[in-house]
Amino acid sequence: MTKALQFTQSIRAWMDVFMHRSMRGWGLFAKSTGLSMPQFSLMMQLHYRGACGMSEISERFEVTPAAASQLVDKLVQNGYIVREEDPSDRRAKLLNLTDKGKETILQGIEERYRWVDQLAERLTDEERVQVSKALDIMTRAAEGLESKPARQGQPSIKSTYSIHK
Amino acid sequence: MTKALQFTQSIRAWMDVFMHRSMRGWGLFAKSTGLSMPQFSLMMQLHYRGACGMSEISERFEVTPAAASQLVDKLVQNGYIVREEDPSDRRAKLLNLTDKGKETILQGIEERYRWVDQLAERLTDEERVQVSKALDIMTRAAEGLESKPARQGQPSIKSTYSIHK
DNA sequence: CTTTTTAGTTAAGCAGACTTAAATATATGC
DNA sequence: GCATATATTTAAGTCTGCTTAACTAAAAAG
Repeated sequence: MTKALQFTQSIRAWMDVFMHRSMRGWGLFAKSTGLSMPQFSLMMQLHYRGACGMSEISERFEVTPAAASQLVDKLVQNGYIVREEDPSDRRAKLLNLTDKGKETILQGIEERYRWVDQLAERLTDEERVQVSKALDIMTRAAEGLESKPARQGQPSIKSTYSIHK
Repeated sequence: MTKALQFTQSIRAWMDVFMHRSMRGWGLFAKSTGLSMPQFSLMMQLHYRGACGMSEISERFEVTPAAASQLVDKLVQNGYIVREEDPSDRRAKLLNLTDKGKETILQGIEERYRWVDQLAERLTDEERVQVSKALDIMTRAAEGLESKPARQGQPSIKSTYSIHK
């Protein structure tokens, strides 16, 4: 029981530090590009999950199709994404990152990683190995958590980085 | 060098999973309470750093005093915080969480922790010990990173959870 | 005391992210 | 083929968060 408590405290301490930092980093980056959070999130989606249609965006972000369309519109106007016609369904559009868009989000991702890279530099080789193993354990456990409930027919969760109220 | 790479990959994988989850959790919670992100962040500040005046809020969040005042206003109207007069300076106000406010953010924090608690349940005792140690290493290293640059007279960073563009 | 800072508020106005409602174009079902 | 359903856009209007500018009140400086 003490071990469980110890674990809880360790992870909470880490979460506090980590969230604090990465939120700040992210915010600063978004600010520097002039992108809003929803805009950035939308681009992240396209990056991680590939091209998709409007309706998929509106479902994932849990907003109306109208909202999705408008959000996309701004990104298109600013040259971050393109709205192409879906060859298999001429009603639908296929959203894709432009080169500018790709570059921007890659930069954003780098930004988010930069801090932990600095952090890595402050560890000894031995510590790095230890931490690395531990994180792999956590990542595996997390992936298990994600997939488990889905199998039991519970409603699966759709949105990804949807933080916008 | 391979060890460094291994570490980098482990932490990046973890970050992706972790950010994904905790952002979602946070967003859902904020939605359920009806609080916006800046409002929630402001309350987090009061929780973690205690009562403070308007000017401090406006500095930490990097917004004008007017914006801070208006933000606070809504929270006061909704009964989350109180604006008391500072006895030592009658121009200044002291912002404090109400019981309702305290309860709400404690719930929010719990929400954020819930997922990792579930995660902990999926680990063996041995794994928990291992992870716990690793996270402590990281937390210490992170704290070192925070304080180091300050000593060298570089501009210190003020804002905490300021994500709002 | 009077002047000047400092702390905070109020008002007017803008932009972003939503919403609903109505419109358009294409697929699909019978 | 025609009615209906689907994918998306446009328009109008709301709410939030922010900004600047003007204002009040109290503290500090002289």
